[in-house]
Amino acid sequence: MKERSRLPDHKAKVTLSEVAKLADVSEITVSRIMRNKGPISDSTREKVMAVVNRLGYVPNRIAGSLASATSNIIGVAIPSLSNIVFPEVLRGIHAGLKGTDFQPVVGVTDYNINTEETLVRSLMAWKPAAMILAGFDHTEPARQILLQSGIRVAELMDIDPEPIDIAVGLSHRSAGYDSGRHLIERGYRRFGYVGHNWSADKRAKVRYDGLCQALSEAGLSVIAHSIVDGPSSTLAGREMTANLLADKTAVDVAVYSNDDMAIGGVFHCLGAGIALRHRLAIFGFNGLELGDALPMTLSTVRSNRFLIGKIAVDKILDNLSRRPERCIVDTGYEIIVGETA
Amino acid sequence: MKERSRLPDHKAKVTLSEVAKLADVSEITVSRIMRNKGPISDSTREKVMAVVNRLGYVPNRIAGSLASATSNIIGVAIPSLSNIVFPEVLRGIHAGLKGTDFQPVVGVTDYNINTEETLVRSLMAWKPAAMILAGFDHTEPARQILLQSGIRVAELMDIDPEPIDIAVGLSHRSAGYDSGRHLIERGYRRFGYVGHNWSADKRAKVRYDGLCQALSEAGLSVIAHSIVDGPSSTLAGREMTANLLADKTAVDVAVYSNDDMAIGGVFHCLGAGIALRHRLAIFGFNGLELGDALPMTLSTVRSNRFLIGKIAVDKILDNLSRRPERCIVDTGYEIIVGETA
DNA sequence: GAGCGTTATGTTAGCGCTGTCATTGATCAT
DNA sequence: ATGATCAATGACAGCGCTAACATAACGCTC
Repeated sequence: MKERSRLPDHKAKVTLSEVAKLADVSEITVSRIMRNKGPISDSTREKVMAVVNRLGYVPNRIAGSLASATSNIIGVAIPSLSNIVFPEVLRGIHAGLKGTDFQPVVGVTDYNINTEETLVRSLMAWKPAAMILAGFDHTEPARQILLQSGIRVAELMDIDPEPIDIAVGLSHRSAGYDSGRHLIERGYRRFGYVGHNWSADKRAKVRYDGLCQALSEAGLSVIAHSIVDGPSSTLAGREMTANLLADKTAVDVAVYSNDDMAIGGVFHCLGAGIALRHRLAIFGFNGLELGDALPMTLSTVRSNRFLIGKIAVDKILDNLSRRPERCIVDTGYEIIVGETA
Repeated sequence: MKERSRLPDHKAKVTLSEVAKLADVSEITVSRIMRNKGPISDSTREKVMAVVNRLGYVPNRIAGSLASATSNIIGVAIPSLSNIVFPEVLRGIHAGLKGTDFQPVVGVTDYNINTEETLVRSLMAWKPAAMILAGFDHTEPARQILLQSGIRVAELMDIDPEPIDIAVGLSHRSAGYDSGRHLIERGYRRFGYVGHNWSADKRAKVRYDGLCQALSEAGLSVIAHSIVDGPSSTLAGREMTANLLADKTAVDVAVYSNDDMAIGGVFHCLGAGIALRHRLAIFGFNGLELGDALPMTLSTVRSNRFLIGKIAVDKILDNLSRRPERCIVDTGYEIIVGETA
């Protein structure tokens, strides 16, 4: 007769102590074997592993984390999964974590800093080993929680604002500026801008500001705008391009808020028989793989999203405990000279 | 003088008992307040919450989960983040989980069932409330672990094989078959196939088999193949299309392993001045948003990835404990009549 | 063969929380 | 009054594991 457990034992879960009993060793020995820690004789290891395999024992990391006060979780908060950019950052994070036994726990903020705050609280409740956030825009409570957590916090995509701890990304201001310089050098003078809603995507705004600065320094300005009230998408890019060209102001180049929009522009021109570059040049941002597969390769700026995720993880693993000094990594960008501008 | 903790107290972490002490109530009362459980007077709640906010107390879910033997984690294993299809499934999962306090923990298998087994073990170690896997191809140990876990297990994307517990997806065989029927009805007779490596993507193979069956029933067959040795991509689709057309066997329609490849085909034709549909019809699979934004909308099959993730979560939340009978949900598919076929 | 470093194992005491089972006053019908 | 019910709170014993500190058992050296 077994004594009653206080919990309904679904499947008579296998615990460390059960393994220990059957293998006739102490619990800590089993624990050490499971974690490859400390000296264990081959005979003991084999004896224990036999029992482990027979029972199908899976260590309970919840108990382990509680006991050791360390978890192998890395909290990740990204604004969206719809925008291909963030899955690519996630890929970098996964790649960086590969081979370690850290496990990313991903939440989505929907570009809302209050949602982000809730998410941060709920991720912090798992006592993660580190946190990764896309963006620098947080509620004050969220910032406080992160600041006081003592764990490493990486903020991605950007390096212009002041980070909590680690920043990995590129200067969007500078990317916008250089795009402008580049296009001016290539002879374009009449600039149009095709964009999406800046309120959710502050970085697009910063790139725009950089662009304007470059133009202004050359005595130019953006003479026509077509901005969709909503998130970026290829379809929106198509429509906004049609919009821009319908305007009486003739432009010779359109700078887009990102590649999704720019690719929509390419599609519009392709569909409407507008000569790309000669009649309208198109310039994007991100350097999506798709831009390279287009009938005319897209002129754009590569933003190294994968690398951003990867380096963030590298920096975190580099030193799991928070350093006093902040750390900023510039992953740079690269102007891709394609066939559309 | 404080007694030494056995752990280096980074930031003098705030615990339940500390809050309880300062609020002058018992620990369990604080616990109940944090979880909105049991009757609590307003005065006590206010008193405690004041302390909670002052100290910035964040409950430790690791301890909570251990004590209650329940976690709010949902383990998710997907093959890849590069293929846009899986982020979309993830979106559905996140959408379904929104408003609950379940937290998805996502791992990537790289289309490798051994990696998946490792991942399953490491996810199971967190005693998740449920598991979601993309695909039905598992190692025997992984299957055993999942089977015996007693938790709900959802296998996504497909409904042809026998699931462990829940299956959500569509019949790829039938989708392939119907694509074939549809194209035959539209008058195409000389079928080509442009695909990618089947060993990682079994479902593409099953669709192909379905297609062949439809053709065979009509006395037809696929008369030319162009298959890239690697994963699907738009660029590969372009190249393989060029390849197919270089072949002396003239085809009037090309069926693609998926939309990524098909869009590459569209780009090739657009670039090479090949009349879409008249000279070569193109038919994809997935119904990516991008297909709708192309200069000529892509003819394809919508596979409802978002819905698959969403419904999987709904089914799981419907009843968190494993039912004796298996459950199969057909999310269906829909032939999209575009301009390319 | 006493002394010493190693290697292999065990004992003890929690980690921070929650389930279970009291306990205490109020409220209420009889 | 008088038990019966209920709302509000608390005491206590773990959940399954691991850090820290023993302890034992084995060579070694000189």
